[in-house]
Amino acid sequence: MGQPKIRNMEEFANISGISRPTVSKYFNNPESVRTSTRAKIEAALKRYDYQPNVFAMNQNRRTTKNIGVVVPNLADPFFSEIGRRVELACIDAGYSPILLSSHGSPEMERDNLTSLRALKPAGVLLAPFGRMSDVEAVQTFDADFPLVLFDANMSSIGQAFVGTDNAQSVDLMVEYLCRSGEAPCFFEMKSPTNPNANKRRQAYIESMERHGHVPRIYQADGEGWNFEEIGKVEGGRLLAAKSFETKTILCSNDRLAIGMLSAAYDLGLRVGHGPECDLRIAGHDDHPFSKFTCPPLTTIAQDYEAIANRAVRELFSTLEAEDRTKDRSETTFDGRLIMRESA
Amino acid sequence: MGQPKIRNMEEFANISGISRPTVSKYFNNPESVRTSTRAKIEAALKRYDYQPNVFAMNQNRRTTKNIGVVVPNLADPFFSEIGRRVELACIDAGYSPILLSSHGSPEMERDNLTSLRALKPAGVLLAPFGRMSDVEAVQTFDADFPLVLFDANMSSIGQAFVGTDNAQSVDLMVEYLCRSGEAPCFFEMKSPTNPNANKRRQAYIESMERHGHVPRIYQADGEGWNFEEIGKVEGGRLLAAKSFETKTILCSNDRLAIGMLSAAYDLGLRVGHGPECDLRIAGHDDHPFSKFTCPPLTTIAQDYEAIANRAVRELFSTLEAEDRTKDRSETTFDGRLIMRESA
DNA sequence: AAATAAAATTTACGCGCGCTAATTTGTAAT
DNA sequence: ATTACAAATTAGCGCGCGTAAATTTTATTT
Repeated sequence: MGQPKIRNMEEFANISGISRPTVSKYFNNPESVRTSTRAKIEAALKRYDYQPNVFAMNQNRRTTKNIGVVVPNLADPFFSEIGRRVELACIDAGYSPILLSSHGSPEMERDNLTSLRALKPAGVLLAPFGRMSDVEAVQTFDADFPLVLFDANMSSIGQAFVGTDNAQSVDLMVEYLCRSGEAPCFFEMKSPTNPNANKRRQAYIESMERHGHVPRIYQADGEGWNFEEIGKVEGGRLLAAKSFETKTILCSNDRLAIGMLSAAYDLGLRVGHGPECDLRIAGHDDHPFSKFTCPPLTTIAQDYEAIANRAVRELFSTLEAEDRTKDRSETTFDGRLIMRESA
Repeated sequence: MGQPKIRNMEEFANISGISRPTVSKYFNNPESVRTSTRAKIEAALKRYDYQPNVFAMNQNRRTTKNIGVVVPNLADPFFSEIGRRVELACIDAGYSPILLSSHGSPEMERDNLTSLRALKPAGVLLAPFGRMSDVEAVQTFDADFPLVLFDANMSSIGQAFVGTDNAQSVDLMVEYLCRSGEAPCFFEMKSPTNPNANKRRQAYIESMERHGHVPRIYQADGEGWNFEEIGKVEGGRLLAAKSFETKTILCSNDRLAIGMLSAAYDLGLRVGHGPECDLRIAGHDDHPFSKFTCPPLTTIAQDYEAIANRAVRELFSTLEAEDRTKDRSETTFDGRLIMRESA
């Protein structure tokens, strides 16, 4: 690290003995210059700590290396986990991811997309609210930038969708529960903020009918993202009133299940799959904390890693495709059954 | 939204009937132009959707409106929660926050600071790793940009520090536990990644001695950020071996406590403050899920909102201060005792 | 060795806006 | 109406780099 501060690319080009345009080429792709000149530049980089000004870089560039990543709510461990993996996958690919949380609000999702426009992103990975999203805004954005959806689908929007096959995963859980005991009833929110909830309800109904059982659905009142609270309050109310017609409850997601486990504990109900237990509770998502609930939660694991990597790959493949005529693709990964003690 | 796309500020200035420099002034501070011209500009904004190019804006500006926010790990709900609040506070103040997670790695913290340099941030809010941080890098950054630390302190670094008074909060918990039963022993990680852990241990020792008790400390092996896992495995091992000399255990943070609760459940130990219980377990931080553990976790609530707001205010006050001679300030907020069932 | 291709250099322009200084216009007070 | 002052305008440079075309150098092949 030399003393004389390098102020711009021109100065750096001078002290490294290379012309500025070539240095510019180097920074955009080190492979694109001769190895000998590359060595000179990198030798100079060791002695002087210079890095190009991003604002000046991105100003004239047709396409930046920025990748926008928008998730509905980073306070939800599911999204912070999958957001993290997407972020790392982008960095590995040499891009600059910008992770934005919509803080549970579709309006902020719209604002986030607007902010991203200013950054001229090369592409955007969006986990949308779905029907709650400002559909028109997302469509407009889709028209202007390469867009890949993950987690939640929106019909005909984006170059690709990557998520979990709810039909498969819910069927897997229903089948397990039926084989290991009583057929489950289904617990969910009345007005879910996420389109996967609807798919899971539908999958539950179909799976139950296929197995020759009558589907039973219980819906909790409550707005917002405090799923655990809603699960605890509403689930607790139903449990206390003995409203559930079965002793096996499949929750639409782990966060609801965590709340319900807490309610069951308060009521002195023993949750588990043993003969001495009063109740079986299962979830969906393999939430990071589901391993540490009491009892540990039987659930479906979504393949975070696969979803994140595939979403990123789908985006990059559309970036590389010259022709924008690439067909829209939908990829879903299977969920895995995680058998723990709760069901 | 007009059809003819506005390409730059000059075009927009023409169609709005105002000169470009004045339009520029408007975008930098709408209050700084006459109300009549402001009305003209805003009328034009309604008809044509123009927004200035951020890259061109920030290029020549002495100081941008960017605020960097760096937290050690967004996958930890504590940081995602406090990060969220900091983010919103910045937006309210008219700034553009950029929330970066170091994903548990001090190296990435350093990289994040390096990346932020390129964004010429007006200031940065950093929740550092502490001693694990690249201290030299943080110091250098501090010399170049207004910096405020939160959550974890580093001596003489940053314009201000804002956090929780661990001495007060731990003493509060120790006193509660002593008054309501047996004096607690202390459970923590052997090599904590966060400097608050050390302060809490010290506070525990002092508090116990002040109350006339012998401090007993148990340290769990294990690296990384899987605190629940470590709490479960190591805590479970100690519980099974009956190594704890008391039946009241104060955990260094909620995530360890959550793991230990899970271990206690597995071992069939009844956790709680009733006479029929085998064990009392308490935590620290009021982790978002501590309300839903079984039993719900007695803990210390940090004042997220106050810490976030104060940190942002401290930063903005140094931004406004012309003279950089402002003294370094340290602000700590008291923790609140949250009495739930676990202790 | 000459011929050919590939890479680097030179030259030159442009991106969109910040910022300044000098000038003119508009507004409010005397 | 005159004065005083704030605000807007005009004009123009500069930021740091991307990019293109034309030219020269270097490496590879015949």
